[in-house]
Amino acid sequence: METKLSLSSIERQEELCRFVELHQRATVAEIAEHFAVSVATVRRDLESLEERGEIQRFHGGAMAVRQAPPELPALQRQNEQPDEKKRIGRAAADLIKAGETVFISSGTTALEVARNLRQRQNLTVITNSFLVVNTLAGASGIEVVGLGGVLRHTELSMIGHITAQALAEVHAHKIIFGVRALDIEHGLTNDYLPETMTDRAILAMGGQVIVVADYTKCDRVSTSCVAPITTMHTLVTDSKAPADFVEALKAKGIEVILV
Amino acid sequence: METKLSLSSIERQEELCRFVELHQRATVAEIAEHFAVSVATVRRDLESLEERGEIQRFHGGAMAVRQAPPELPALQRQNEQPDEKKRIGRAAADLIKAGETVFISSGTTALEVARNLRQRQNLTVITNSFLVVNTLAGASGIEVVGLGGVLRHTELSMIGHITAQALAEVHAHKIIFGVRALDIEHGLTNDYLPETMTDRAILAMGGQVIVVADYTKCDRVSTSCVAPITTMHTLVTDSKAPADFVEALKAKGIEVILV
DNA sequence: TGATTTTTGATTGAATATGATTATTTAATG
DNA sequence: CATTAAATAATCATATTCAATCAAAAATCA
Repeated sequence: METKLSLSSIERQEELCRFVELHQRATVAEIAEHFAVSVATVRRDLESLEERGEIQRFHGGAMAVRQAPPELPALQRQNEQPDEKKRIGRAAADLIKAGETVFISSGTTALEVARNLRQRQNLTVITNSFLVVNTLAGASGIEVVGLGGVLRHTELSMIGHITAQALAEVHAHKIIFGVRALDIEHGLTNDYLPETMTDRAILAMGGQVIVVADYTKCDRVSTSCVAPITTMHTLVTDSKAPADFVEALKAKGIEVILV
Repeated sequence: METKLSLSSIERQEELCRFVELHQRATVAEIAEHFAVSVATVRRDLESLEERGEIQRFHGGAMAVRQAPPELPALQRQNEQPDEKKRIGRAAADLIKAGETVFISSGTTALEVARNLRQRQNLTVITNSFLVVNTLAGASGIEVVGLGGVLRHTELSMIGHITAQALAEVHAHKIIFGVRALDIEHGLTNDYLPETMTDRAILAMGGQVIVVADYTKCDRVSTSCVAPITTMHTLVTDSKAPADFVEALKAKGIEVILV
């Protein structure tokens, strides 16, 4: 989380705005050090940001003009393997046809699928992830059904018995499911125990189970067992996934899409 | 995934657009190397892509355009009577004590109440408004229970039978309820018929009903009747509310808080 | 094939971004 | 209120990057 190399001025100004909002206030020197630029550049950036009303300058630095959106772990993870996630998201979205109902679970890779559905028409999306709702809010061609439940603050997902109950009311043709780890023997695993029952209820909904997971999740095991590996009908992953792992899945009749 | 041989200019521009979207940002040099063309060609491509609004250029390269989410009507209304709404929001939030469970409905005034609860501890907030969830996401002292349902895109609220069903599972000490209009004779009215059943289910949940509404909503009638005026136990409004209207409410035993 | 248009790559003056330098302004302290 | 230290704005120098121009190559068409 240190100095990022060679951002364009536009990018730097956006980051700078977020930096100030996150810290509420920051001195010119702090900003200059963080972005590894001169104080002159920082002042120029602050000037234009103030003109646009994005920040409030004071002698020696700047302060936020609005409250910082909290830096959620789920959004931080968005920056891990971003290319793989984007490719996986696009490929998984291509599996979804007009007129279908699709469930999208929480997790950053599943969120990437939702991003790729925004422009689509005649779709129903069911989700327990508020980030997915956020992404699809305003997507007029998509009917969005949110599941209720207790908000898990770190992931912005809904879990608990209210969620499970709401799941009984709906059905999806396809289930886009993000997991923390995938293993032939231990199946699909996640890292948060209270979510397990909700995850199982999702998978019990019926429909084609499409798991989205980048290569870092393949051949790994996490803490909480959600379902056996054969619950999954299709896996969308990237080409860095271990070849023998992919072969083992195919041997079990699971479709694997490499992107 | 390296240099592709002899793409036509149209093909290359499409690929280039995808390349930038995938990486979010790319320098001219990177693009030139990837497509094995000169930087001059890359710049020409970037120029036409920017004209079509497909990408965002900056000095040295280009980045993906992040489409700003369309300004939702609910967020536009945020700017109407902002001072009154803020005062009402603060006053209504003061009615809520630690340890309580409070329901917050959709609507911009109710959202303002949620804003004032962010720093509080030991509270449970139930809501069918996605904006409220957004506001309270990351508020670690608050347990947030979201109701599921079909997303109403314009208001970002959850409505429908899933919502009503989830409501049966919960109870709140206090209900912060935003309405479109208030009238002695016609009671609480809203402007969107499909939401009526959900609104009634919310009010049927029990607990103290606290209506938040600025002066522009008092002594007015909207299209869809939600409940009689006496359903409301407390009204938080501002001092511009018609005096005779306030008196009439008090005569009916309704507590009125003017801010 | 030959003529014409399109596309590409190189060259060069213009524009932009950044950092250093130096007055000027601001805020803090006695 | 005066002094002083620090921060700012203005100016300049420099290094990239960009856009305009032009010639060569490629594609298109008669």
